[in-house]
Amino acid sequence: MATIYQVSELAGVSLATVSRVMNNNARVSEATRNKVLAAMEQLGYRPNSIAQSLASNRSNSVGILVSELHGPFYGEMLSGIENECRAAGKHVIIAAGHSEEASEIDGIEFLISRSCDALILHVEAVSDDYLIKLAAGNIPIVLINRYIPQLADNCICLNNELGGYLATKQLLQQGHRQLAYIAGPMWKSDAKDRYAGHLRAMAEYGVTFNSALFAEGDFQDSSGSACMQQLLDKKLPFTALVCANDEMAAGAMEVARQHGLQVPEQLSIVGFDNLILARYIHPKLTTIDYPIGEMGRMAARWVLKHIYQQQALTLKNVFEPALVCRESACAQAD
Amino acid sequence: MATIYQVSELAGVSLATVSRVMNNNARVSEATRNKVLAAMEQLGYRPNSIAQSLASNRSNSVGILVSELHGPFYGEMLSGIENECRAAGKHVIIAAGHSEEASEIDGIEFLISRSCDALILHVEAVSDDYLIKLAAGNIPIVLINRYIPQLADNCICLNNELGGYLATKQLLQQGHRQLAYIAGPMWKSDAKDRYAGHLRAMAEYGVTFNSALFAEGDFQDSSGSACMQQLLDKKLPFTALVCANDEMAAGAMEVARQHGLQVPEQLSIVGFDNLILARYIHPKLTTIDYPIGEMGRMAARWVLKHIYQQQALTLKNVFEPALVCRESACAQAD
DNA sequence: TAGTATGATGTAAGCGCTTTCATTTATAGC
DNA sequence: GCTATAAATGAAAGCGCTTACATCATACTA
Repeated sequence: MATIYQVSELAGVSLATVSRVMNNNARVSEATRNKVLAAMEQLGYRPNSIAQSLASNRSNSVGILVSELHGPFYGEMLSGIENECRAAGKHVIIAAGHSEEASEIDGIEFLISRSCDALILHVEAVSDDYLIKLAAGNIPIVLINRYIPQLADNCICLNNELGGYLATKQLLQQGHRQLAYIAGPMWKSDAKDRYAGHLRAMAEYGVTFNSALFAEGDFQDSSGSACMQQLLDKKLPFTALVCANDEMAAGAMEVARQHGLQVPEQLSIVGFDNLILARYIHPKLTTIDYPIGEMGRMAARWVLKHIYQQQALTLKNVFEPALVCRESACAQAD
Repeated sequence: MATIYQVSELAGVSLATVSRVMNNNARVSEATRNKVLAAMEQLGYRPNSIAQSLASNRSNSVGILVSELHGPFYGEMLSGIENECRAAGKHVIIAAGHSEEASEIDGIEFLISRSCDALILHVEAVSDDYLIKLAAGNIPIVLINRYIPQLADNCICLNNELGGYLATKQLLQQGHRQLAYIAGPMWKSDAKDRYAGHLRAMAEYGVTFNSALFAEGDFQDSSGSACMQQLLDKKLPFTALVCANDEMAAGAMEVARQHGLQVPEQLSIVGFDNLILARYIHPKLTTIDYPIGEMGRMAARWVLKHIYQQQALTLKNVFEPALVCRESACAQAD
């Protein structure tokens, strides 16, 4: 592999000049620049990014921590981030945190030890305090799907409350008055916010919330099934069900089917997230779109702007969810 | 951030000694080692991986190229790779190739420019020649889901032919004799191999293949729908359908349903890949399991063994698919 | 025409490590 | 006790870049 030294020799200039044309920041005359470029071309020169990093104290890499690498949600997010970073010539180092505190901290330290210039984090288990302390260190962080007031500017969030509201409102508008709700784990802020939105819509339509029609799952499809079963066992009537995410909705739908309930004729269901699976299950799931790919892209832009001086970019911290009407919810018959 | 120099000073030893304890390869006396360790602890020393890389000419990072970051398939694969690498303290740099030649080459060059110690590639568009040339260079590569005879040792593959065979055999055993086939794009070797397996099973059972019941899709669900429509339009009877992947199976099933066909009673369907969606669609899809996570893990092990001297690991190049019986295929009635 | 900006280029000192080679110190053999 | 050998440690030269600073040549200014 050719080094900058050989390029400088072939071009008949100094190392510094070669470096300058590489970073085309300093003023180099057109003639010199062309000589250097030609020499690079001829030698098939490729800058050594490691050496660049060491000398410039900048690794041009951004660390990403997600809960899992598999699963539709994170894939979409990673995809958004990678796209944006790659286009800017930055690379992306990825670690998984498995929604578990020790593992998340471990992942973050791993990324730090790889000298990332910034971290994009989708963490769930780690405490606010930890993150505040982390942010106070010398490596900038941006948080996806987590809101911490002290770090507001570093948070890219979805308005989950609005999502919960929209999902519920849709059913209410369709005439449903007996709604059941399957929540996510209530220690997670998104689960809590979605639920809050649900309550707001209910209140707005003047329908009283029946706590017997509430069940708390864990965002997995199996818990959707389990919760649905619980709900059904109570023998209380309800014509619509809002689930705090699509996977639980899928699980719930399965159980509904087993009980001979027609969806949506006898039971309308709405999910949340708009995962790919929402289009595959039958009937196709009406849900709330979570623009996670967009949000990943935005997190990357945040980094490009704040760390890599791409001033031109405009940022946005909170995203709005939108209702996606498909087939799993319909107007209440009577 | 503390540097090795400060550690050496505090411990009262030379740089070289500190470096030795870090890499615990050279012989350092117990007493000295402890002094150094204590100094590191006290200073909160963290090695600078960039400097290590530059000096040792090893980046401790492995580059991964997948077609897409989103989608269930690649997520599983990345997950397997990341797990294995992270446990070994190596990091993972990811790029997407979008199944497009220029983009794949671009991605590979990007990874090379980041001085990865090895590349794990899931490429589709790039030519065998290109890969052979690449492998001849000084950065080792391992190929997932692609077999090139000259590079046999670097290929981690699924026995796609066997998968196609198993899928078809299952239907044949269930008594079906009129089978339709929706293939993947036939320029892709996996699509071709799966189809070959299909033919072998057919031949083995002495049923003649009817080319009118063959359609070629592109592995997307929409093409599954389109192919199914084509097949149906021919008005030829068939009681079973094998699809070269799950997504096309899902698309086909949708169309079958629209035509009032009961699955599996009137039409048995089997897919291939065993994506998560196979469990979400209804009826749950009988399919062929593609152990892509395991294969990713194996690719990582290949790298650990060959590049990072972890001799103890045992490797495996070709994986066997397995039939997963669910609900979308059943015995032929008459 | 000397005096001074200004732009273009070169010099050289690091960045924080690894690693070769030399040196020192301990251990053993006689 | 003295040499031969091995083990532990140190000195110093890079790895391939970036960048502050120095230098040199022009182009202006007055």
